[in-house]
Amino acid sequence: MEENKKFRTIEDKWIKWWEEHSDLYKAWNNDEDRPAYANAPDGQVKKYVLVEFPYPSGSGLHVGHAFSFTGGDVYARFKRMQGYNVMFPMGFDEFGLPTENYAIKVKRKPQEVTRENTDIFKQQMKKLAFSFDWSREVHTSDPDYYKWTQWIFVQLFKKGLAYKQEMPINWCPSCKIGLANEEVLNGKCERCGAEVSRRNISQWVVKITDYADRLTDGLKNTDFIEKVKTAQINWIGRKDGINIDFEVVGTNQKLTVFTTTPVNFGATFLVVAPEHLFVQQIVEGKFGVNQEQIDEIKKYISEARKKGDMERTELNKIKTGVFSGLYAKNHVTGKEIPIWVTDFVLATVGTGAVQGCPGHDQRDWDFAKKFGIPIVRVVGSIDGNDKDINEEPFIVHLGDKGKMVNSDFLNEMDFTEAMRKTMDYFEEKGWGKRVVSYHLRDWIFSRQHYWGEPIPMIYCAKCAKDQKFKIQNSKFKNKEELESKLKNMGWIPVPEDQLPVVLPEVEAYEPTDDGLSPLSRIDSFVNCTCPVCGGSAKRETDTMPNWAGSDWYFLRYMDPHSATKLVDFDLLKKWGPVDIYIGGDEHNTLHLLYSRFIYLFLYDLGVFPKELPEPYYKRVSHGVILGPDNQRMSKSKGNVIVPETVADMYGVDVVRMYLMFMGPFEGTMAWNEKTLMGVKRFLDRFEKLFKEYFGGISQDAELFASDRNTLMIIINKKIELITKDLEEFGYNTAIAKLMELLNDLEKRKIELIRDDMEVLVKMLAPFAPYTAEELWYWLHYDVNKKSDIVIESVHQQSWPVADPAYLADEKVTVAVAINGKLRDQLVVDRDRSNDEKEMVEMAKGSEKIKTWLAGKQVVKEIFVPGRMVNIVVA
RNA sequence: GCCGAAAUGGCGGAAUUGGUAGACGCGCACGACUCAAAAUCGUGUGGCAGCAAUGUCAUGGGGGUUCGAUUCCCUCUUUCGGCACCA
Repeated sequence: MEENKKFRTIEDKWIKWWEEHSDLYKAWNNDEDRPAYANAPDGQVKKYVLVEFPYPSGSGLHVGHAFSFTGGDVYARFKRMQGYNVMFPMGFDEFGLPTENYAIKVKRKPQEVTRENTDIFKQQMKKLAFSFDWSREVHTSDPDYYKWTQWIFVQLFKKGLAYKQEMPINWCPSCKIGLANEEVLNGKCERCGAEVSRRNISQWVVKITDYADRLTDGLKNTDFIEKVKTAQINWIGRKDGINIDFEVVGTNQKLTVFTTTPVNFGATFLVVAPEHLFVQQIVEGKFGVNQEQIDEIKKYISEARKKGDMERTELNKIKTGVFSGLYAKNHVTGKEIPIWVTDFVLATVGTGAVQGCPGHDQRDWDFAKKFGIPIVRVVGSIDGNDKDINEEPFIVHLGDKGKMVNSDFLNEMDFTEAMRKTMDYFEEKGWGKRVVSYHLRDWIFSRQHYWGEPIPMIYCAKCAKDQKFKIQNSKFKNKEELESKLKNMGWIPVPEDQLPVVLPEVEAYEPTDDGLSPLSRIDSFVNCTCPVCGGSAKRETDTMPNWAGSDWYFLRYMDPHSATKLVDFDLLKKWGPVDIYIGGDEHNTLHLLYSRFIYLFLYDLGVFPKELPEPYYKRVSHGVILGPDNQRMSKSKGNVIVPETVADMYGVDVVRMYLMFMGPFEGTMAWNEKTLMGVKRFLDRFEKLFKEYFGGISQDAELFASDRNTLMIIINKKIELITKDLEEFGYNTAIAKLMELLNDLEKRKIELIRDDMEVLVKMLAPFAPYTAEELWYWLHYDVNKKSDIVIESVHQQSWPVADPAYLADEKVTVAVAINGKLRDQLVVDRDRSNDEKEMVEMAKGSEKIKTWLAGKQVVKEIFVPGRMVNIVVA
């Protein structure tokens, strides 16, 4: 133990001193009080710095947390010193599977392990000197918090954005839980890796698709980096296309297909997903397809159903299918084209049916080849130099260049233009209708698990009957409205004054493989009275997904204790939007999208100020820290670095500073103990300079008045650069410059005066708060007054501002190049370096340059003021 | 396959409205201190040639624009991340 402590000197001493003497320390580490310097006085410009809150796992704070939190902390401290009114809050994302699974593993209640883990996290965070404002702490599993998570759901229901639907869901047989599409990776469960199967369960679904366009357009109001915006846009995946109705020959039936590229002169077949209603009807014998054919279709359907998602995607190159026995009429060619059933068409995309244009789509081409369906070219390349369409398809996407052929009135037309024309034509003829389709699906909001927010809904059978009667006697604008009313029949939201619906504490909460939520076994929870008719009713027993609580936590930080509002309007105006949101790449798509959706929805309700259309202004994604072996850290690989352990060994400041120094904040970097030692050396040298300063090196500024100017230039330039780096999260370069400054000042240590030392400490403070505080104390401690004085913290000081008078050098180096290659350098006064004539002349006069010019013809002279002269010779 | 990011010394990485490539740190070598080691301090450190001055090559490969390209354009290769039979 002692051995491990050998590197710690300053911190132990300082923490001890601080504990004993400083009110500030007590304030900083006491939950009851707001940190003494957490917020600047009102009236200052606000800065809301947010880091993604962790779910409190059993293994404590890991390096990834330490990394992103330090990044946020450095920024928050920097901004505070600059005089901003900074809000830098922290909370815990407690509901969800990881915690539940952990609790099951250790055979204890999730409530208990959550509380314990949270305490550990908090203690570790304090140790690492993260200056969170603990007065704003939130916990998603706290009823006072999830009351509002439930309230949001009730609003969604009231606005018709939540509906109950029986739908096939991804079912993980190992976790015994329904998964959202987003939680399925390559057909496997995101958490446990087991193969996902399908199940039909009645679930709450949230209509996020209604907001698809708003979610896309709203990105304009943000300063997210391109990568994040693109990820969101791709996920939403807006596609403008057309639904075309095909007449099924010999029936009254129409089959509707969706396409973005109606190359209909080349459509030689139609394909339908096996799950399609049309296929169901064929099998039921509606269209008079002969029994033999029906049997084959049945066989195909059952085979397709047996395949897991995994298999269906893995074998994605091999096309399978079965002829339906029916034909459709191609509007433009008049030909009868066969309708096939195949599982490469997804029931959930578009209309679940597609027209096959084998000449210009790889899948259609593969399919046509395999089943001997004709392939027709309708688009050719501009130069007309095309291969046989039976040898390879000519794949085109909207926007591509191409020329229409074999297409009657479209011939010779540009491909993209022709597609637009075709849509017009089809609409005119009444054959189709333009529609928008999205990659984004509605959000399955039900989880059949215990550890989550209960969905605050009640089912009343009696009310359902009444509603049915009403619905049957009402008129609706459209079919959809009627359908959604029917779906939600009998479902009544828990009245707002009865929220929250508290999650009961129980002994047995393990999920079961009957697919029902564990809550359904608790009679006292399930049975209730109907808020409308007062009769006996039953509660919804599903809980919400783990996203639900984390979608809006940043709003609660602004008003964490309000019992009457989710967040106060004025406080929202004061703090919103989040200025900087630091988080992992893995949350750039889903968390950000869901969170923005909830915000936009509440915005539309009028809960939020008009001038705040988006919740997050800027997103910064932090990088990933790999183990020393360059692999992702994992217990099984044994390469896990525990920040707290390293901090015990080398000191908190060393860990913080090393994390920020190891590479760019957004990058992927491997842990390297050697580099960490370099940072430690830096902090030691920093301290040593102060010791020498106090240890009798001359402090008489008058003596060195002549050198003062040079020193000021050195210092002020660094202030300028370091400030700029911090502004842009360029922490690694900011620290590099701090190191440069120290190197420079070490050489000039006899010239240093107290002001210089103060500047130095202030710039160190955001990175190494303990060391900086100690050195600041050295600078201000008055021996005569002993230790009972309370010194203002370095963290309350104002950030140094560069004096422009010192930012420009008196002498500059002008590079001289011949044909762009550096050959000489001239050191001249700054003023003269801008004089083209003089500089060119001086360059030509240089001995070195003369030898390069000898016997050559000067063709051109290029002059960049203050920087370089380039002489072009032939 | 599609979308996105990237490729710079022995290593992590600097530098881009196009203007002295390799900051800072690690490692390494030599030296000082020491009986010795560690720690610390000093000096050097992209490759090649040279005692040196200096020259020359060099930012994944190839091509282009330019007086000048790590930076811009085209193309290829590789790596990482995300999505994927999305019509």
